[in-house]
Amino acid sequence: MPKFYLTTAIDYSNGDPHLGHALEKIGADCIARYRRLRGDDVRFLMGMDEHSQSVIQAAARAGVTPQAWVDRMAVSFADYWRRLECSNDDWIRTTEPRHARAVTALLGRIRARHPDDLFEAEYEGLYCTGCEEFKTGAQIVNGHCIEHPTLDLIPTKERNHFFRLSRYRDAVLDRIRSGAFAVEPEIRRNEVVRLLEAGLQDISISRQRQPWGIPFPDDAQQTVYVWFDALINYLSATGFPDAGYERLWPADLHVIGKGITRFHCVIWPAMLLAAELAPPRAVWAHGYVQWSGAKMSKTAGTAVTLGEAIDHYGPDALRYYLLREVGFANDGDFTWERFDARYESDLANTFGNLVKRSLDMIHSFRGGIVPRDPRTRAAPLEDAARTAVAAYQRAMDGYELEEGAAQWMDLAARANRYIQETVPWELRKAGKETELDAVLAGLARTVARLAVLCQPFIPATADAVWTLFGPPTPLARVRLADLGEPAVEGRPVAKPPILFPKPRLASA
RNA sequence: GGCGGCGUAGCUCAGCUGGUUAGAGCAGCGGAAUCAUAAUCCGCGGGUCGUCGGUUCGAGUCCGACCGCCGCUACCA
Repeated sequence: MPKFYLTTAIDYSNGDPHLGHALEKIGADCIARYRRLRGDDVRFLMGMDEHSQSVIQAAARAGVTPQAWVDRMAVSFADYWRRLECSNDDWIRTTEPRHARAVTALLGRIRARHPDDLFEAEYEGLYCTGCEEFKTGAQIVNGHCIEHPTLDLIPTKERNHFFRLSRYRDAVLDRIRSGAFAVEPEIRRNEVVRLLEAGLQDISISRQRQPWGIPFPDDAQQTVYVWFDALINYLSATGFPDAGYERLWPADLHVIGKGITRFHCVIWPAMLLAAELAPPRAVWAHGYVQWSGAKMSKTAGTAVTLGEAIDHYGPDALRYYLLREVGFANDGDFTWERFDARYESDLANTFGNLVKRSLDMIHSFRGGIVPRDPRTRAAPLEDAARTAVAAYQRAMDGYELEEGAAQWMDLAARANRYIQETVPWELRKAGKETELDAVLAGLARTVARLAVLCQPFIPATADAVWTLFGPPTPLARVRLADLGEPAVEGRPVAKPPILFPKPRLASA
């Protein structure tokens, strides 16, 4: 059973999560669930980035200590992710001892293997406390960082520890070009390649007068720069430096936002190479959720809160909408109109209705027992299912979640067409019982398969549908390989509920 | 400033190395059906393929310029 270690970016602890955060976690969770369905031994990590200047400020505003503040934020974030059905196996916070230990160990290892990769030098520049970065050029507009126009840039000059990033340009570039390190989608890879081709400067990796951070080894005056610290979380969670971390490392996939590719695709692999550790195998940089075409960021304020979006139709519907409509590669729009449209046409009318009408017919025509299918006739639905599952797998293997969701939905639509073509109620009237058995059994198999295919996207609904069949195997233990012959024939099936009710009709 | 991407039916988008009447989904209109959440199924899309030129027997599909968005990047007063 191949292992699959995937991670999401860890979030800053300075405000409530919004739809953009949610897209990333849901997408990563979808991938994690899909890999489990494939039979991989999945390890899925999420967590919080808690060492930053903004934490001190936010804590001060709230009148609490930084630790109390990050504790509160961690609970808030984790609660949202639970509501959104994230199936992470671990939850790391950069204030945990296991993380500090790993950061210290990694720096020690770099110093041991490549002593001159770490050196001291003077740095001078304008520092943005929002980004935790020094800013230059077009990143500064009207004297403020373009990402954080409400914050003042701090002129800073200090002696810091540096990492000889420039030395690793060729090594990182080679790995990206050869595919050993996959940066996706392609547009992000091209950007990173061009960045590398342009050359790299060495980077400062420590800060003075920044007590809220991990002490820099052998230098009590300094703490580890928050970005350098944060990236290491992926390694900390493997148990590094204790023996056994190699069971998880290297990460198979880092899921991140497109805004932090430089850190994950350039600096992070270079850090690992300097320590003679394997770089990650892949990074997927998703796009942003926009609000009617405009940027929606935590600093700029959001047009819709995550809580509102979840409460509108429930977690499953939001997951589906974000992954299908907004998408996991490019930027996409969140609008209530599109959300409503997807909910009704896809979830309610196509999938929900298919489940209901199929199983209701099994109740009306066969007393709630899925008939045995003699398989004496051609079965167009079986062919459609085989094709759809193959296309679904191709898409999901490439992290094309929109396409995977589309394949699932297309199969449901095909099954609806099948019902119109075969007209089961006419078969009933005409007394063509054998044919009716074949149709109803085929529909039951298809519904069962659809429940499995949508599990990465809408896990709660998938489980509810799967459970209707009173199956011997819980959905969590079902594998894609079992889809050829779902064990539903001859089994009693429960009365199907209305899966995605329309509030519009209930209130009318 | 450099590099790159996008601009195709009301909406979201497919259209690979140029070649029959430019496609899908949603919405809308008409019809069928009644197992089902008035759900489903069938039929209906004449859109200057951002603009203007060019290459070609032939261009959303290649080249150039321009317009409008957007991304990455640059020690630009």
